Amino acid sequence: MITSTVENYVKQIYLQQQEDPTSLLPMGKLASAMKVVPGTATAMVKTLSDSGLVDYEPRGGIRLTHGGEQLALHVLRRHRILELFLVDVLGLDWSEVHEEAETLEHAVSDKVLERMDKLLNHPQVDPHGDPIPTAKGQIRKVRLIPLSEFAPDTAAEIARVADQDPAFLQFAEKNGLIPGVGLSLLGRDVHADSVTVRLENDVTVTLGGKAAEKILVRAATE
Amino acid sequence: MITSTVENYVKQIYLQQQEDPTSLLPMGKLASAMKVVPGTATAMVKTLSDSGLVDYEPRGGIRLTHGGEQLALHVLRRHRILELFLVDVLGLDWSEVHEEAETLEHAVSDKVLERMDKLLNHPQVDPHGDPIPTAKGQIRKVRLIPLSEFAPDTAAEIARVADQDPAFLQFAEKNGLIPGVGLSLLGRDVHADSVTVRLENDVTVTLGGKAAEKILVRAATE
DNA sequence: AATAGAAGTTTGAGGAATCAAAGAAGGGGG
DNA sequence: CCCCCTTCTTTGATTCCTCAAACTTCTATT
Ligand SMILES: [Mn+2]
Ligand SMILES: [Mn+2]
Ligand SMILES: [Mn+2]
Ligand SMILES: [Mn+2]
Repeated sequence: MITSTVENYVKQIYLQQQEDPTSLLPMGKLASAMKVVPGTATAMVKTLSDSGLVDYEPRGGIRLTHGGEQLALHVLRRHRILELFLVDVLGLDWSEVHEEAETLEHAVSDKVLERMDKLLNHPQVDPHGDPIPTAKGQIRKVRLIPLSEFAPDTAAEIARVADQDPAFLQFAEKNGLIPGVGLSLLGRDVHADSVTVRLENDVTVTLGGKAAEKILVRAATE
Repeated sequence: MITSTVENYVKQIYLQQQEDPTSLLPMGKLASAMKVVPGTATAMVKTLSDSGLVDYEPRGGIRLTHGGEQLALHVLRRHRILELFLVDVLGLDWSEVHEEAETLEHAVSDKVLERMDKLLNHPQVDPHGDPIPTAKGQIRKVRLIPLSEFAPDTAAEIARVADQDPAFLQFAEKNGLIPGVGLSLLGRDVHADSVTVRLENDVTVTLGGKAAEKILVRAATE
């Protein structure tokens, strides 16, 4: 049986793998992402391997099989549709839906999920701008540029806010840093580790490098 | 921690207790309702007793404490609001929502639940006519009369369909036996174990005693 | 009263997920 | 080239929920 623990591990392996798609994911990375001790991760990975969801090289690392990746994308689809549903239909704040979706993603049936998808008009992205995999396990991988690496004097639009921490999301919202908002980069100060942008409503915001990395933009499409 | 297993047991104890509120609920009844062997029920009831959710008399039976009853009502509220939400907002059929709600009732937070409640305009009953407990644990106990005991030649209205079996619910729907529908009793045949009713759309339906027991009516309020 | 049967309890065991702590591997720095 | 430190694996235990099967208690019926 696919327990919700298995779903959580597989989803996390997928997300961690995205960070560095070329090499095997080390045990330690997985263990800390899952907030378990390394021994627990080793034990769990063995059962995932027995179920054919990951390829496991002892002392080398792990990688999702095709089946594992399909499962991960399915869980991710549930998670992201739920987040959007909670925001758009039930009116929750975008800063609090991640936690809710973390539980609900294991409880909604496909039938319910597809009803939500329909009601939301088959959305492409969740409230944070993360792409929603299709029911068939397709995911659109768009190349986005972190604000920290963005070229000055170019019109751009916020596409994604890559952090689920409610406190950061509340900060972002308060400062108008939400997907769909247009902006242009005013300047960058390497020594100060900062970037300054002007939003479409003419408000100016300065962010440190850490924060600027989490705001992903795309060249404005006008 | 209150696991979903505990929630399911407590809810089931509450429902079984309603069938015969005067006496203690015997272990065997609980075990078969939960579809576990008697030993499992005994073990679980001990932990419920340790948590202060039930009073347990070995070899006598069990009864919910006040705390246990509050928990049961809370779970029941989640279950029934979810059922209504699934029917009214997502458009699922009333015959299939019980199963869905059985899982979701353990996954939705109070915050999400109260948003659903608001969106549904603080409903009093679920799609099957079962009363929805309030957030404070109040439940309206209405005296309803099973069709099998109803007096002839009186106008009445279907208030509840007391069965969750999808097949029965589909049958009921097909025959117009759903909450809110008016009817009058045409006749009863004790030897045939049957009752015949005329619905408000002038269709006539004959039910055996078993089925007639599940259709609960109230005197028409005109 | 004696006892057969039903109902309930106990015991022993197993699967899932976890942790603590001990042990093994192996890749640099000396 | 070796040993040391980090990373990983193994082992032994625990909690939760479950079953099978043996055992106990109580009731009812002769
Ligand atoms: Mn999320
Ligand atoms: Mn989750
Ligand atoms: Mn139900
Ligand atoms: Mn349930």
